[in-house]
Amino acid sequence: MARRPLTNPRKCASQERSRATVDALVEATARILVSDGFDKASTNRIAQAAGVSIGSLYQYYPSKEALVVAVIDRHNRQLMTVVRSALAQVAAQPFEQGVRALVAAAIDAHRADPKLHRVLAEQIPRTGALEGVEAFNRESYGLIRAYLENHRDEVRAVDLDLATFVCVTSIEALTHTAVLHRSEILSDAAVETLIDEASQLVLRYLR
Amino acid sequence: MARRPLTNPRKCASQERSRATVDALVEATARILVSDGFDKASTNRIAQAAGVSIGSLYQYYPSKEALVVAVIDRHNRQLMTVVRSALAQVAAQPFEQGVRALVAAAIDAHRADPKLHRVLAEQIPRTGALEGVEAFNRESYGLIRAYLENHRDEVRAVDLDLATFVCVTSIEALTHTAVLHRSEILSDAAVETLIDEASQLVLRYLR
DNA sequence: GGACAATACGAGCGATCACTCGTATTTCAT
DNA sequence: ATGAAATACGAGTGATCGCTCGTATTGTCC
Repeated sequence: MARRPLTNPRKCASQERSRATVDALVEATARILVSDGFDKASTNRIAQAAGVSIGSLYQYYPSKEALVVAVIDRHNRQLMTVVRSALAQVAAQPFEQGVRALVAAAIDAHRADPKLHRVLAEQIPRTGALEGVEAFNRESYGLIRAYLENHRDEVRAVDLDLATFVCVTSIEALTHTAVLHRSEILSDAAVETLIDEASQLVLRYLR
Repeated sequence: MARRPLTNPRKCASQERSRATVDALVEATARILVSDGFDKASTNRIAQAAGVSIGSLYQYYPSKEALVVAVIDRHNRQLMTVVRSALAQVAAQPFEQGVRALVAAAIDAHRADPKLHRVLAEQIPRTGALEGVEAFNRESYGLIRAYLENHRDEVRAVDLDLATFVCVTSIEALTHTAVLHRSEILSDAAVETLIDEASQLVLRYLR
């Protein structure tokens, strides 16, 4: 009676060869998701794209969903690295300059792999098993909230939770939408303007 | 060599009986989309939920996609009605009051059927056939831009296209995210605060 | 070089999918 | 009342899906 479609990898690869197989699978999953979308990303096709047999795929991942979770985890880890390093670089800067740098970092993070970002954001079914995403959201949300708290004196009196929600959601949506539906905005010239406007949005709101 | 999955209805229902069938199909499609999601919404299941045979379904809609498009069209028509009437009511009001009313209308529109809104926004594959959605976006975007243009004198010097993009995207994201992931914000008491903050975000940005 | 574990393989199973088509029933103009 | 058009029906088709399992190959240790 065990629930079938677990989302954890099935076994850890101990030899070099199998680690390469696992990497190829995750890599191929990301590639297929980008080129064909979630629905068309069958396990058979993923295995084929990875140059791996369908049997080997199921040795390491118990379900299609588990593979997608692996891709999401990898992607989120990369994003968190960007967020963390941006916050570290910005900690000592004045508020206005810092916010601008954070906005720029958010846009850059989206530009890294926009197509993958799009699929993960738009096409992955929202099953209960995607707790990793929630954890990611909570973590970055917490980091931004802490940043605002450090600059409490430069911010007007507002509920910090609500303000964090407003800022994070707005900036995320602006960068997201710009990258996905307004690629003309992201020419190296125009992107500066977008950063200006998004920074203004947040700064004017906060003080 | 004709392309198969057209998205237009197949024939128009001329008798009362068949009009009821078509209505039942669209209605059932929406219901199944909400309860089971896009992937699990098979045509067989939709037909069953509508109390209609699978054969009759294909008499009126040539594909699953066509049914989904019908649901989207209906939903968008309802939303446009809300947007239009809100803009009409607001035309004569002062800018600050008007913006607040528009923000409130946006939140209300999302609250009407949040689950359907979520499925349409998150789970429907972005095929080229969904031009109706693009048209809807362009239309509401144009209406808001015109509203801002009418209040040109109360807005600081900015590129109006860019400003419209920033405002529409931010408010849409705030209402969308609040409805889908932060339902606690939408208690009748807290929703006033959200409207306040969202209005402030836009107003402070614009002037 | 032999033995045993780790890894890789892929044909094939049962389920489900979108969709067709031949047939039965209802509506309506006459 | 009648016949043709409109409507409704649902078993069945071929394709694809996620996934299993028995077998072949490779790596490791003695």
